[in-house]
Amino acid sequence: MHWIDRVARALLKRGKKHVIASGISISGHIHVGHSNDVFIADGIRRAVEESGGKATALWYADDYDPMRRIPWPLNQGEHAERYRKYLGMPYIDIPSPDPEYENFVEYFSKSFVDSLRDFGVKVKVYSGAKIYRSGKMSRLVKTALENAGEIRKILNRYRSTPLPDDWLPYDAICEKCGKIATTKAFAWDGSVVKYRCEGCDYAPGCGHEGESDYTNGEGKLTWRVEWPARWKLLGVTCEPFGKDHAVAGGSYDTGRSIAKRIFNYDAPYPVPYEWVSFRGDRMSSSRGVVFTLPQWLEIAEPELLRYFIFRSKSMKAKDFDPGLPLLDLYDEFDMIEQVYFDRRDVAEPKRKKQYKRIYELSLVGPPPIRPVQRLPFRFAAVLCQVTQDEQHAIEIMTSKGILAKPSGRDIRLALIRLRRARNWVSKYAPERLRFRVLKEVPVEAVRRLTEKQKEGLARLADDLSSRDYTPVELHNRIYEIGKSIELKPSELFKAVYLALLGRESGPRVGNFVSVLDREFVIGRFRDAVNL
RNA sequence: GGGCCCGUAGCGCAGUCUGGCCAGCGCACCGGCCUUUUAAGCCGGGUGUCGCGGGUUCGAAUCCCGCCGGGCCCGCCA
Repeated sequence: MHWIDRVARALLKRGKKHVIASGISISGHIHVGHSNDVFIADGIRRAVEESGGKATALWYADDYDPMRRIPWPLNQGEHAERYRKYLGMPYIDIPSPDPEYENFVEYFSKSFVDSLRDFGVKVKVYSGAKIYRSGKMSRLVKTALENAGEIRKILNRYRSTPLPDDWLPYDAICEKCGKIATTKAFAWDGSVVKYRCEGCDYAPGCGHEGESDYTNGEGKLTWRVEWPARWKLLGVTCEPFGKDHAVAGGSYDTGRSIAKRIFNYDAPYPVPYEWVSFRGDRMSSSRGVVFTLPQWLEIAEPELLRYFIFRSKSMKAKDFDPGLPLLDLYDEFDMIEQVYFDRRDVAEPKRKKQYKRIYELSLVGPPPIRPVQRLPFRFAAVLCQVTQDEQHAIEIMTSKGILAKPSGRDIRLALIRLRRARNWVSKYAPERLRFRVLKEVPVEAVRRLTEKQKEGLARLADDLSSRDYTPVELHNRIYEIGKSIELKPSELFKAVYLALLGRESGPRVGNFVSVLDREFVIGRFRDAVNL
């Protein structure tokens, strides 16, 4: 059974209706590592619904948290200086570097939130700032303040230095300097919390002493208390979260105790997950080691990211590399798709079931009724470099048997892939996979051809003008010609590449040459010979 | 100091919850396809002390204990 279904089953044992929460701090660009969170939440939502339960998934922007570090790219150049003064302020109150966006939060989160739909993720979006400012959190804040002593005890169980006696689980926003990280609450009365703006290790305080009305969202609960309060507020029954929270004595542990003892609420079913690294490096929005959802869509189908997340267990570390390893991801996805449609067999029935389930979870929409035919991405990466013309590409795909009697949908999917392949080649493909069919004879390169190589090209040109060749036949011709004129096939391969690309290697000759215009190739070979 | 994950074929991994057709997948590799395959060839092939040592069991990659190696997270910010 897939782990998502196991979670769903555990949830359904507890009840029929579920709220699965996800969310993150808006500490910079939201990357595919963060998206793990929402994707898992949404996957569970789907699984619960499929098993007859009711479920909603939500995504909560922690946009009322303070900015602790200036994120990339604002930590570069002139921005860095300009943004320093916002350190310690709630993200929501920080301006956008780009006037196109309303503020910092929108600047960093809009494209992410907007992309979710493309990935088939259906979540209700919440903003922490809005919730606090609407007053919805007031009752819970009050409960927390009333029970500050009890909460302190719970937290102290895991602390080496106990919290001070006058500690309150509240972070006020300084009415004078606007910072939230710098204040220390020391008393409360009615609807206000008294604070002093003392500063913190990354932001200076202004020394102001004031009162913060928590019923208007002039401050927020401190994280370890806010989390359980939020569970209660939104009725959260399940939540995936990064392994940092999952640590013993971490915020989930304390959150569970606080939820139970203070808010009289059972903590949500936890689903801890591992991080996603990027080319072996930890993704980090502050350092700019990011790969975002829109970037993903430039080079790969949304299903592929879902597949990437759901193919292995949540606590399994994943590494994403948009270079060569992306090709394997494509191939694997195409493989399980064929398994899904029983067009490919898998030895173990158990595994086959697993593949089918992973495939379903990877889909953005309902499963297609008819089997899907895919243009292999590796081939798309060659094809897109041979022709820019989509009609021509379709002709090649159909006439060369790459797609057998494709449906309209197959063609549409192939064209989308072709466009993505084009982006991939230009942005992420290693140099050796890139080529350009030269419009003119590459004189320099062709001068290096030996007489034998020229003879080979001449023969090849004659053959091509005499009849049609399939890619395989063409490939075989290289060997046959080589043999008949005592030229090593590899030399003839090189000659072909030199004449067309001006270099010594390229895509498989049979496929490559057969997708090119025949007259063009013949002419090119003859020109090369006669040079 | 605490917590988690990983260790299965050359590489990347699934399988571990619920012990028994679980020794498997992809790529790579090897052999053959006319002593021909550079980047969609075709067919065939598993190349393995399931990290190590104990234990439980009729039976262990799977459960328990210990150890070794690699990685990550938390240490009071979230």
